Amino acid sequence: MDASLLNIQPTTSEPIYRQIVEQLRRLIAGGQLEHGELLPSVRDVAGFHAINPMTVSRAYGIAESEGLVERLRGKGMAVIAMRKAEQSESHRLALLEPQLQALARHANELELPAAPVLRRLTKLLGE
Amino acid sequence: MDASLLNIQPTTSEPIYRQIVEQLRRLIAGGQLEHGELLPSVRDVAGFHAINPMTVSRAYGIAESEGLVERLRGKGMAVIAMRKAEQSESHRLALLEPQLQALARHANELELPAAPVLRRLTKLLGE
DNA sequence: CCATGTGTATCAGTACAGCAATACACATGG
DNA sequence: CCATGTGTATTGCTGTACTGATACACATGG
Repeated sequence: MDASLLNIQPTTSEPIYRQIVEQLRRLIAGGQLEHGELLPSVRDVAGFHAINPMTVSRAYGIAESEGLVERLRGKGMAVIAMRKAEQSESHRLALLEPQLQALARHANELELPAAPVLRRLTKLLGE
Repeated sequence: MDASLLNIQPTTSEPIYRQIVEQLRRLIAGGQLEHGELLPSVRDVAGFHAINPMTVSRAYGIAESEGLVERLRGKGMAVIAMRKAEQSESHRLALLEPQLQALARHANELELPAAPVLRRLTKLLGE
């Protein structure tokens, strides 16, 4: 995996380390990071995105505590194989549930009908 | 408007005052708060949700600076009429754009096909 | 063995949300 | 006029979160 694959937005209020963890969770659940694959080193990621290595290390530590990756001393962080149940489509969809609910609530507050929202999302998903 | 209409989640990392501002923005854009309508007093909101009046005042101040409401001294905060362009469906949809883009990106990272995402959102929007 | 690569423990600085208490300015209504 | 209702400025304090600089432990490979 390359450090450039991580999408970091320093401007957001969302803390950097959490952005990394959540992105790793999705990339692993989606199978884009496979069993045994090494994550880019904390210094690589930090250098590429101009952030502090400790911030990346913090993210990696959380990912390890969640059982997403394991620490190979002297080599780096390796992706752990997921159980099949956690790769199912329904399980991956469940990871989006909070966002979907927030979106629905906001659309409701905006008095927006479902059609245009779905139309816009369809287009974005198709890219 | 009643203080109970505001949906506050103290657990989230999203600061309370910003939750209030964003909710007001949507409720006004959606027409659920009409021109001239008075917002609940800071003490009402603070009492109902067990938060500090100054936190609510801060949110109201930002809403005023954004031109959403105006201050009627001695009476409270009144909703300002929106320009028609800002009530259009496309304008309201634009307020959801960041969320929609984030959702599409996450679905992509999860390698989720469009269909189940749209199906789930359709159900949530229908409630 | 040692240079180089991992990750990380430690400590400190910065920022800010939130709370609390107080005092104030203004308008309304009895 | 004054009690009561608005919102707000001010000040201080506390807790917490995020980030960063430094130094360290460990494994690998020449």
